[in-house]
Amino acid sequence: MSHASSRQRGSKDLWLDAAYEILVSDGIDAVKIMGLAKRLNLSRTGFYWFFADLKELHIAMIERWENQNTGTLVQRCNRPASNICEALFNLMDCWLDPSLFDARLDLAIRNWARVDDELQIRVNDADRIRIDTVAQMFQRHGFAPDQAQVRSLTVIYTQIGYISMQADKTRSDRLARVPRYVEIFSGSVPAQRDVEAFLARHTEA
Amino acid sequence: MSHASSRQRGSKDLWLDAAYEILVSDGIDAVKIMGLAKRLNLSRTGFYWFFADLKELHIAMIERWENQNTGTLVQRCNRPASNICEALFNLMDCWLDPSLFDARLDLAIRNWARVDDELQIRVNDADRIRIDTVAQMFQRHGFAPDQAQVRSLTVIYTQIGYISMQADKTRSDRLARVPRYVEIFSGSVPAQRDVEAFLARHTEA
DNA sequence: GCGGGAATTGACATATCTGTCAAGAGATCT
DNA sequence: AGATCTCTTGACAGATATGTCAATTCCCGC
Repeated sequence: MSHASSRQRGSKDLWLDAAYEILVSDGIDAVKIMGLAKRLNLSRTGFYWFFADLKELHIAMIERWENQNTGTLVQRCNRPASNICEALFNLMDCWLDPSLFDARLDLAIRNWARVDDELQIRVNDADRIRIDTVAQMFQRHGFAPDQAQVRSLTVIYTQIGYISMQADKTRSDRLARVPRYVEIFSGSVPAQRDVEAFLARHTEA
Repeated sequence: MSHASSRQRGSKDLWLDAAYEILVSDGIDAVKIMGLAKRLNLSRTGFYWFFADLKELHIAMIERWENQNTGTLVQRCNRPASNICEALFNLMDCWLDPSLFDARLDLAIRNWARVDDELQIRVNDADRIRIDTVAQMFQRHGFAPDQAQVRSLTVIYTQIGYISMQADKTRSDRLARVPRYVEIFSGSVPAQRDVEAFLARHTEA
């Protein structure tokens, strides 16, 4: 167990955290032991005390992502909701709360997967799960299977597209737009009550 | 002018084409002079006859992208159409015809831009143009400005999301789904006539 | 205070990639 | 045939990266 005694300066998590920061901001090709060491003010070779090699660091990073983003998304979709718009608002929480869904990490992992076949398989699995989960949500609210499928794709693709374009409006702009998205995704105007509930839970300072 | 005499084996375009292939399949970090030379069966240093350095190759690649994808998309949006669904079908042609819009290149450029600030600015400019163009298209067909804006975002984000997820259904699956997307984007069921026109122009062998 | 395990380090070996340069090969014109 | 322009090449230098290893430091229990 790492009881982080004052003596030790490095640790597995320290290297891992630094690796994540670089992955998210500069992509996997920028995750280099040399750079991490410089950033942590540690000697480069100390890395090998905690990891066998770069590959082992990569594996640790992938596992951390897997045990995070998709899980939360599925959870959100399975929350009880009395209509499709309310259900969509529940899902949209992920767009606004980084603790629910780390969008930048998701994007970085996707970009990485494009050049790593093994990882691509895992990403595809995650995508299948996400798409099916959202489609089932539409079906529970009365959409026919093929309708539910395309609407699910629209929701998921829009999210990925949004992340990857990062038009970076202010948080309030983004928030204000969510009800419009819900209207497009569901094909019906959300009830005032549901809109208010959504806005309320994202306005608490 | 390069009149490609039989003697010369290399050429600017030869290196550039190879660079594109690598960019699209493995990302910008894989575009290395050494690798290109090996692939072309040329000596690595011959590269420097055509380009001053790697940076110059990068600039040439970016210019080629700029003079291509966004232009076509804008053109498609400005085609005459008698209703929003028909207009959307015109735009959707880009999704199915690689000669109109090179989706994989677009994605590769976007990933590259994440680690190249100068390029990111140019990508942002292109995105702004695309979003505005699509929004104006919605407005021409009677949508209020804010409605048009969110619907445009949905269309653009969905496209980017689709590209970047590459769920890689068969072409016919993709084709069959387009009318559903149009229904979601427009909020109304497309006329049978418009659906048929769209399917017809993508079915000629 | 001292022995031993945990963590850190610098020196070394090796690989990959960029860029420079002078020499060389080939077609073409005179 | 010889000059010349175009393209190609191998040798060299230098930067950056990974990974190994033996030596060292530092704390903790004894």
